[in-house]
Amino acid sequence: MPDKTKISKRIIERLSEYRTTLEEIDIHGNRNIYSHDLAKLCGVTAAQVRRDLMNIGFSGSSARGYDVPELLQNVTNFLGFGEERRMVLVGIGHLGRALLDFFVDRNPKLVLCAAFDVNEMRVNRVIHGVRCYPVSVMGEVVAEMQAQMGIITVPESAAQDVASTLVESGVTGLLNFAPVQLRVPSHVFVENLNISTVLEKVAYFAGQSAEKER
Amino acid sequence: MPDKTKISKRIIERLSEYRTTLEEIDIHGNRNIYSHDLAKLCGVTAAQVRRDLMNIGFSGSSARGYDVPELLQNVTNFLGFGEERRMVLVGIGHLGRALLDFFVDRNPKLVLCAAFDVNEMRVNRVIHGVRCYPVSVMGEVVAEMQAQMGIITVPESAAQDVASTLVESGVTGLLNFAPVQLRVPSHVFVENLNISTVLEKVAYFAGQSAEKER
DNA sequence: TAGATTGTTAATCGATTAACAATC
DNA sequence: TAGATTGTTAATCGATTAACAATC
Repeated sequence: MPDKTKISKRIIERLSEYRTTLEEIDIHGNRNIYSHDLAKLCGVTAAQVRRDLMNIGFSGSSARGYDVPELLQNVTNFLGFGEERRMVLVGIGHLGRALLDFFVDRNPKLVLCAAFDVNEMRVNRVIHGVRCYPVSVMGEVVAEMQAQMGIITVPESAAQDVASTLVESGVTGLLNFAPVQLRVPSHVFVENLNISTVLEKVAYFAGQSAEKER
Repeated sequence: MPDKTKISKRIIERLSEYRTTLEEIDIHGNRNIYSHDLAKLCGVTAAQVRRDLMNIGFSGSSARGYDVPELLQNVTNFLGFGEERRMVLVGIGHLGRALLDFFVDRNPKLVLCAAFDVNEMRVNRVIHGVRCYPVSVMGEVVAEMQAQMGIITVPESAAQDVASTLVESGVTGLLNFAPVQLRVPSHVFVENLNISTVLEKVAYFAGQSAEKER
């Protein structure tokens, strides 16, 4: 395990971008890539690419840059997509449904294996290939499927209960779309994605730009 | 304009969280709040709250902390929600529709005033109160409505064209869900939200936690 | 060789945290 | 007063960038 340099969230984000980009490059048949080319495609600097790859222990050559298939393999393994990862989605509203749709044909090692909702109308069927269950059976289904991650798209009021049940059933990573600060044990990783916050940020900086224009 | 301290993306994100939280607190009728209470509700430290509020030039009292309605007013103004901000959405797929739904009853000063799609089946109607147009008229509609922000939920291949048209029509802020690095003039603010990247990040750290558990 | 790129260290930058006098 | 909180500065921490010898 490469524990010398701390692997931050930011580095993982970039590695994920590299991976997606490298997949495309690989499909196009390009065998090699230079740090500055990969950097440009991912919106980062060449120095960052070199340092990140150094951090995961991958080396290139000063003559041909980095070997694309080899690097892709390395990054994929580093991110843990050598083996399948299972996740579940809770809350089959509009956003939940959009995410179910989104997963069709994405990273084949990230498997959305079940979805849950309180509303009886939305469950006991298959949406975009994913079986939907009532939340009442969530705990047992998650444990049985050994899902490691949960995506929470339920209303604010239900989010904490959902999170607690998921964690009890063995989930160690949560992607939370509800605007609440979830209380979870320290070993559980939580990423909050509050669309309102993101939009307000864009609104602020859009306003700043518009002001400067004048 | 408070230009002494640079206002970073991170500060704006926190201010947005404070604002949402303060709205709720205000509705509940609480008149005052201490930095550590607001901090806990927003998942940050008390020192950060104090420093952020100092940055926007707001003062509290050491006896009663911060005045809730006054602070709410100040943060709202600082973020530019004193006046209405108009935005448009391009790409009425599942994700686009989820966002259209999302906007019902959110921040009333962030107005989603139009949506666009190439698919004729999806346009010339009203979804969740938002009128949907064909992309062919996007430029003129955006300019006419003086929209400042654009949300891009079209496929990767179409994103750059959409972005260029929006920018030409006066948009200065973009929220981009497509996994491409958009090329825009430097005065335009772009926030990329790649759901795959976010999920792969959660997957990585979920895996790390699971490993530690053993 | 000449020129470009990598690997890696040192310097810079910015953000967070600690600390504490001033205030109520 | 005694105790808690604010406003603000200094210290710490971490991430990015600059720089350059080693390599091809």
